[in-house]
Amino acid sequence: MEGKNLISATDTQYSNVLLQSLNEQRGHGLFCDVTVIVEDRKFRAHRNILSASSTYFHQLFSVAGQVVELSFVRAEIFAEILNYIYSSKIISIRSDLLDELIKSGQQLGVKFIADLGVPPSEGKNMPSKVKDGASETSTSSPGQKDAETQVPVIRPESQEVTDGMPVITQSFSLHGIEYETTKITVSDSDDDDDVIFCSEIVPPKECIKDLKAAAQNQPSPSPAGVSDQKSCGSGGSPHLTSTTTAQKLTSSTSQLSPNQTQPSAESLVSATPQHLTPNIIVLNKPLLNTSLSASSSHQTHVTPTINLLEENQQPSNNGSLTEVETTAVDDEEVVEDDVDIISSSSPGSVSSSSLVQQSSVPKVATTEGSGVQKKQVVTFSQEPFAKPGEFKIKISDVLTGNNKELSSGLASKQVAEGQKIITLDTATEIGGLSTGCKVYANIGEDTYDIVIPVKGDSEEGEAKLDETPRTSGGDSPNRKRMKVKHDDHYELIVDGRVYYICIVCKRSYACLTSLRRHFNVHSWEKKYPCRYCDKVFPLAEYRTKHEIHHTGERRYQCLTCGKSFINYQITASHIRSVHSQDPSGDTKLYRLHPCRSLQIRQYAYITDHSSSIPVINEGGIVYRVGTGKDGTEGTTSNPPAKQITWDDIFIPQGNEAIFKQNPSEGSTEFEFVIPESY
DNA sequence: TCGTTCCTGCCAATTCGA
DNA sequence: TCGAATTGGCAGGAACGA
Repeated sequence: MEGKNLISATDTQYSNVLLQSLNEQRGHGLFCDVTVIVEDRKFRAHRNILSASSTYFHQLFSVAGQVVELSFVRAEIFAEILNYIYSSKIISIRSDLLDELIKSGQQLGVKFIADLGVPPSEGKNMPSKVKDGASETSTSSPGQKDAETQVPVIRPESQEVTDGMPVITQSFSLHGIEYETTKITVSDSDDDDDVIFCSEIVPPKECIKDLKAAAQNQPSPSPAGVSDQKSCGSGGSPHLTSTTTAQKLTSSTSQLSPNQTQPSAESLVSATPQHLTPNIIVLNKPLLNTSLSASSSHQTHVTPTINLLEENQQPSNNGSLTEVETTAVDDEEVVEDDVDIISSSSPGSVSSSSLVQQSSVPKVATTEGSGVQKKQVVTFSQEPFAKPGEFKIKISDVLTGNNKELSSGLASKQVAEGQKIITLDTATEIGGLSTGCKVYANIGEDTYDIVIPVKGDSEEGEAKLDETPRTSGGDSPNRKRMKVKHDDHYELIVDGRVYYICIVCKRSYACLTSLRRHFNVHSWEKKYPCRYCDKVFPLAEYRTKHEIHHTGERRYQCLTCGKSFINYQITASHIRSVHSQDPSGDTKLYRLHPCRSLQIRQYAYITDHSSSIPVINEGGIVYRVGTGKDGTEGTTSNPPAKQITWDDIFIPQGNEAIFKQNPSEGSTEFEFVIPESY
């Protein structure tokens, strides 16, 4: 029976080769499906890799879109973490950055990095040792299966290692030797237009304390009360403190890594008691919609919510599903719809921030009749055990059942277009909608119909994103303006009037153009740098108004006294205070002269700061002055090196424009430059 | 209080694509 | 060529900081 022997073979190098290959792909931007914005740097990566390595990303990507922004970590640190994720190595990081690295690793739920700060005494089963500085890998005993639970310790290279102090297991190794690290600043030159800023996931600061308390198993009353919610919701910005999320994510590290056993209770990252395991709840809390109040402590709500979720989770789920996933997975039909919606809206781009916020509200699905799904919402409101149905989302497939929505003509239209309609029974859920959703308010009693676009839907003139991957070679100076799909809003229709809601800060706009303009504040997809100093603005108008202060041009002239002012505000103030008149009245009390110094229209062009800058004096003579870095910014007092005329300035736009790679910050973003237009 | 910046509806000019 | 989309300016109020 020799031929029937079972033969097993293991490619021990496979994992390394695979990781290396992935890292190379990252370096070339191949198959990268997510952009992580940290400070002003963009990191392209693979969602699967990040989610597998980071509990934070694991949770985040279940709801987030193609672009996420991290505000709690510095780009330099994140680059190191990303390098580790793609190489399993931390290469010669500066000692002064170690603490920050560890902290960021904890926040991001990168276990290895997070565990770097755990004293060896707190780890269990740590028989390994490391040799000074340049670490080495010591193989744990063959029978030791929980090597992953061991805690690495980094010590100064100069420090002698004593027995039992540093711990290196087979699950990781520390290399003090110089390593040819590939600090990949992922090029976004080829996909800059592919980037869709779907969300800005910034956990609320007020949740930090709660999370830390939870992580430390300190059942102190949560300070996150109404005031906290105010801070969350005020300003309309659902910023969520990353620390919060990270802490919570960190606490669920083990659950997110099936191949990893639960670290020891003493482990810093795993310090969160198991009973809290708030990988769902605690994560969702910072993602909570700002419209929801979270006055009560987290723990108060953790337990019931977890129970509810567990009851409804599929056995196959690893328990790390976000509430959004849970919501979506509850019902096959609904799941399918949601998936379709998401994928169709923009491939790989879940209407993130809205969903993220939606995720803040854990939901429990219960099947209700055929074709209709009712989901109970468990919130963090003052009443953790809300009345059944108090926060209820009734999801119905209008094609198969519940035709209530058909009563709306608009809804009917959407139905005819193959769209799905979801009826919310509470306004608080509106904030958790996917982008592109249309919300019809005042339909029925206190209900809101949401029409979610499905495949092929192109509403409101939203241009479809060019899904074809573009290579960097596609960027040419003559490239056309790319039409992008904007997952930046959903629509609220009240009494027939459409309001466009920013998915990030929930601001409402009557004009979609206003929202588009506003959204750049979040995305910074376009930058408007001042041509006289280093300031950069998200809106062209901001820059223009700012530059007026450099040029000193006074365009507003009081018709009463003839005095000139640089802006409307000063002019109006002058008219009110000096002439005791209302500048906003029907009578025109001031005159606005044409702008002489900034008549060239530009579209989000980044200027070449290295070039000299013309400044126009009162007589219209233009001087070139320094960029301001040398202290000569924006004043005509600077001796003119060369006088040019208006004809020299007003170069016809078009062919002179070039794309220039921005060398700063390692960014490979190609920016539009008109070198000599100013 | 004042100056500056931010915000947003509205509008016109420009650009793009069918 | 024309309609749609994009872009930026303007008005006027609000917020913020010195």
